[in-house]
Amino acid sequence: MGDPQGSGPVTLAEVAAAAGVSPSTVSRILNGSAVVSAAKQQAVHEAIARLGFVPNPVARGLAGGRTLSVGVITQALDSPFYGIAMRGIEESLAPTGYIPLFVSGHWDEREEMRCIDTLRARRVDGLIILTGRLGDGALADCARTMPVVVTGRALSAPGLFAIDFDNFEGGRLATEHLLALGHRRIAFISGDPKHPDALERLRGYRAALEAAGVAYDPALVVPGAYNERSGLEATERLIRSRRRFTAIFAANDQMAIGAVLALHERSLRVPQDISIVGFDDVPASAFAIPSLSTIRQPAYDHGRLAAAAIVALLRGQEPDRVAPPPLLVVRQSTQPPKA
Amino acid sequence: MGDPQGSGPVTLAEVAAAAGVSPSTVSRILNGSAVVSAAKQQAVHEAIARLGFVPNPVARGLAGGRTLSVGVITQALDSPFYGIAMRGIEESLAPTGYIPLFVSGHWDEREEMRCIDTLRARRVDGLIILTGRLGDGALADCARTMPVVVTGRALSAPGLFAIDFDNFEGGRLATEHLLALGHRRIAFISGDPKHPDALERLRGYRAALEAAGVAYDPALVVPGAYNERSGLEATERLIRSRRRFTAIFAANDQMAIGAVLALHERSLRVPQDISIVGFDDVPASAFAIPSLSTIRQPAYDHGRLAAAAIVALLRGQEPDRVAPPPLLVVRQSTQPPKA
DNA sequence: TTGTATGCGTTATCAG
DNA sequence: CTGATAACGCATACAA
Repeated sequence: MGDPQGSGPVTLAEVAAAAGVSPSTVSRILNGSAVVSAAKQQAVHEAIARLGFVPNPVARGLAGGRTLSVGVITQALDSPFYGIAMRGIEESLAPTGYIPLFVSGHWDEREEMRCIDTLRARRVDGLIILTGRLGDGALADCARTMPVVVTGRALSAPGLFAIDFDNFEGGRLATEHLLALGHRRIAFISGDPKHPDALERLRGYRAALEAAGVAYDPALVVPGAYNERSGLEATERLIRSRRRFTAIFAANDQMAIGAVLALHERSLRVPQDISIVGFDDVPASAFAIPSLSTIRQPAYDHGRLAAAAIVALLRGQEPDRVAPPPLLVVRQSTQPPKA
Repeated sequence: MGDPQGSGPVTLAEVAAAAGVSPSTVSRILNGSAVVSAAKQQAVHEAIARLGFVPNPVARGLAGGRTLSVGVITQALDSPFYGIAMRGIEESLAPTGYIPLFVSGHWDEREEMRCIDTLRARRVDGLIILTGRLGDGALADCARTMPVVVTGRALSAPGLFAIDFDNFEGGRLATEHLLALGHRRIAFISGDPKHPDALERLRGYRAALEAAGVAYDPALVVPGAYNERSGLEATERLIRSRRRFTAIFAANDQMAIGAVLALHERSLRVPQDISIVGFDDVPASAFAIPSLSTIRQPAYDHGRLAAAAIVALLRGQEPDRVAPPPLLVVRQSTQPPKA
């Protein structure tokens, strides 16, 4: 732990001196950038261990042009969903020697741009963007500078790798579940309508309705902002509109939780009076009362995959092209409508 | 946005050349490290703007020994509580030019030590440790290398600044609230008993009981792990023990939520049959059913204060010594016990 | 007030 | 296979 002496960090040059070799040789051993005689390897490794040498990433960054860091743009540092993805990224990156730099874009295109500038200035070697707001063009542009991995959209460009999640299918599954239970008047609390995610889920919702021969009623679709309060308010608007509905599909779990509360305050019970399906399957959803039926989006896996992909790109390899499918999780917040 | 040309990053030397001054002059202007004539200032600023120059933090770090980054050790990247603190840190750090490096210690002393080593290797200028597991000695040790700010404990050492939260008082307030409602048999779901936080809250619990003349019953105290599942399991243990209790004080909101679910599964209603108080006041607690009475711990402010403190230390100033007090938030999960 | 020279710790390019 | 030597981009004594 730390250096035994308080004499400050040991340098590569000191290791070289102690091992009786040149700095270049130490560097070569560290990076495996050339073959070195076994004897010197031995000597150098001993010196490293003895002196407790740790390479200075800052100097490495300057000299080698690589900082061994990857920027991660998340949308919120305090989101239950992105938080899990961040955990996946950190854990998956750790053994590779890369370190993540987390910054948050707050679902805002301009802020996201600023984040990229900040990270680029910090000379990150690559970029992971979790469900970004940036246009495909800007992303492709960015990918010309450094490898980029984006989640939540399908996209292909040089140096760019997309880990898509089938939001359309997720939206379809959720709605289909409610339809199968017998619901016909199904409200949809959407995310920010400017976001591809939200639009895809809406598309899935409409596709399922259409497939079931249920007419689409725009009055049953209300926007939200992906947090509890907006779900609550959206539901209140829905109720005040006097439009009849027997089920709600919320574009994420947090809004679904808000919806449950709004109904509760009007003495409407879930699922006896109104059924609710969420989206994401954040941990809290399993502990809600009633536990929330939802579409599982494996955030942790997304994180792991994104990290693996950026490392692959950084190493000049081709990332695995895998996409975890959306999965319907049926819990207690859904049941057939009252007769 | 980015550089106009694809010609790669502009260097300070290029700015100097363009402005017709020496590199040192540009550096001086950038850092305000000396007085420069107005004319040259003008010229340099123009050149900077025209060329879109952005200083390279990596080179700066090497040359100046400062990386303008501060390491932040959080316990989990996906915690609703720490997430908010992280947000406070990021937002408060942004205008100062410092960037946070978030890593997670997973409530483990050895991992925390590794985090510190990683961050030290990255040459962060300072360190913020959110509710760390490390002993006071190790912290003081660490603070001899660089400025350190810790939250959640009282501690004083050179280069070390502690932002304490009165967990004792919080625990006392929560218990007192239940006592005031008439509860006498109050269970306590503790956090990891090895952690100071948990111990302090327990102490507060016991102090309140004592003050009210209620005997302390160790059988009513069960450990948890600060997540929903552990709260659920702890409550099940409590129920299986056949020990009578009319209220539960959980050492954090997530465990409280788990407790509510455990009771629900046994058809015990909150608050009619059992009252529950949590701790932290995470956003979800206001949207739970029933909404959770809890002790508010202003995580966002903690983050802001920690960031402000580390910046102050970094500037050689004395941080403000302020501690947001614990606050009882009464919602719907508590009421007098049944007769 | 300003410029020159040097160094930060490593990698990369050369010779040998 | 190995060792000098030159960058990397900036900050900072030092000199002027």
